[in-house]
Amino acid sequence: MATETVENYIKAIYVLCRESPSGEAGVVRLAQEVGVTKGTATSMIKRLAKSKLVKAPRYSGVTLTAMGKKVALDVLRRHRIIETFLVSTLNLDWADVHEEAERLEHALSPRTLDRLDEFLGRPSTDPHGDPIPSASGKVSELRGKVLSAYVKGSKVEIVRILDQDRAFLKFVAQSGLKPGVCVTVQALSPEGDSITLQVKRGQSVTLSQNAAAKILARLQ
Amino acid sequence: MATETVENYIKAIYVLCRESPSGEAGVVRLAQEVGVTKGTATSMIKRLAKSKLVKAPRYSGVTLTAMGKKVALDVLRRHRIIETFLVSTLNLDWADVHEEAERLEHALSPRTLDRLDEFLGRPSTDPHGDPIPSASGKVSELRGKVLSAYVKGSKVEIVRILDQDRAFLKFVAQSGLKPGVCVTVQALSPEGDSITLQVKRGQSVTLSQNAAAKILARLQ
DNA sequence: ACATAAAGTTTGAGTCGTCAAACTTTTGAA
DNA sequence: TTCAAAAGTTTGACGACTCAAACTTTATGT
Repeated sequence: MATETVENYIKAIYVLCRESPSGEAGVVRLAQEVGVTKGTATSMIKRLAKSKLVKAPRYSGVTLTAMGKKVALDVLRRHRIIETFLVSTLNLDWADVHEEAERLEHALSPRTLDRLDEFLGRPSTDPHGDPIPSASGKVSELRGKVLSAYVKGSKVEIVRILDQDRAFLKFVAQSGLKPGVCVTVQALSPEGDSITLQVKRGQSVTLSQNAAAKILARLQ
Repeated sequence: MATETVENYIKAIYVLCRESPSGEAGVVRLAQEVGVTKGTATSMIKRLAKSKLVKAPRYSGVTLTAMGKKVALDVLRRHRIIETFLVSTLNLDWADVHEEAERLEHALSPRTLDRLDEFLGRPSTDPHGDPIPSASGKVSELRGKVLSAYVKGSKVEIVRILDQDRAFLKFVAQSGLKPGVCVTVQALSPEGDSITLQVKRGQSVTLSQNAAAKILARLQ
C-alpha cells in the first residue's frame, strides 16, 4: 500500500502532467505543490521510480506509469467524493474543503468510501465540477471550453473550475459562478484581456483573461 | 499539535487508566494496545513525559497529566462522533467502525468535526453507549451497573458495552444487546458463572460472567 | 527468602521523510 | 555562441518512529 506521502506526490504529479503542455511534471513545480524542497522532491521521485510508479529520466520531466496513474485516480476518487460530502452534506465553505479532503482522503477504507458514495447518490462530479473517477479507474473529462473562448452574446453553462486556489475559489463562489449556473457573455474587451458576464438580470462580473481561462463552460 | 502517533498513545493510556484498578497504565499493556514492542513504548513514554503529557516514575505506572487528559478527551470526542456517523449515517457494521474511526479521527479539523456533530444532532453517546466528551472536554460517565450485578427478575435497559473487541461486539450485536434495548434477568447460575437474559418474548441469551461484566445496564 | 518470571529500560540500528547547501546539467537571452 | 539563471541532483544530517536483543528492576510463588 502506498504511504500517505507517496499518494500525495502521485496525485500532484498527475495534476501537473494534466496542466503542462508537454504532459510532464517538473521537479521544482512538484516540490512547490507538495510543499517540500526540490532536493526532497528529487529523492522521492527516485523512490517512486524504483517502485515503478513514475518514469523519470535524469534531468528531464516526470510522468506516471500505468500503475502510477491507477494510484492517482484512486486518490482523486477519494478526494472528490469527500469534497462532495463536505460541501453537500456538511455545508462547509466551498473554498475550505480542499485542504480538509486532502487529509481525509488517506484515511478512508474502500468499504467506507463506497458507503459514502452511495449515501451521496453516486455523484459524477465534485462541487468544483471535477469528474469523479469510477471505482475501476475511469474518468470522463467533461466536454466544455474555457470561458475566454466564447464570443459576445454566447449563453453558456459553467461546468468546471480548474483551480483549487482558495482565493480564486472564494471569488468564484462570491460571483455566483459555480458549476451549473448559466451566464451570458456580455462583453469582450478589444484587447481580449478581460471578459464581462451577465450572471442574472442586473448582475454582472468582469474577469481577467487569466481568470476566464480557469473556468470551463458549455453552450446553452 | 500532537502527532497522530502521540494521540494514539495518549488515547490508549487514557483507556488503560480507566480500566485498571490502580488508575495507572502498564508499559507492556500499552505497547500491546498501540501495537509496538515494549521498548518502543518506553521510549515514547519518555517523550510524552518530556512534553508534560504523562507522569511516568521509573519502573512504575504511567498516568496522564491534566494536559494529557485534555488531549485524550479531544481524541475520544473525535473518535466517538465519527463512530456515530459511520453507524447511523453510513450504516456500517457495528463491529467494523472502531478501526475505521481510528484512522479518521486524526484527519478532522475542529470546524468539520463541529459540522459533523451538528449534522448528527449533537449526540451524547456513540453507538456502543460510550459518552462523547463535550467540545470543552467534559465527560458524563453514564450511571449504570454491570449486568452481572443484577438479581433474578430485574428488568433493565442496556446502556453501554465496555469492550471494543470485534468478536465480542459481533456477538453482542447478534444477540440484540445494543444500548437502548430492555432485557429481563431470567436466571443466574448458582455459582454465578453465567447469566441468562430474556431479550424478547421467547428469545433469551446466556452470557458468561466475564461477558456480563462488560455490559452496563440500568434498572427499568 | 530467594529464584525466576514478568515488567520495564537501554542500546544500536534501520526506514521514512525532510532540510540546507553544494554541486551539475540544461536552457534561454544578449 | 556563450554564459548566467533556472532546473535538477547529490550529500550529510536530522527527527520521528520503529525493532530486536541485551540488560535491570520488581513482583511472585513455593
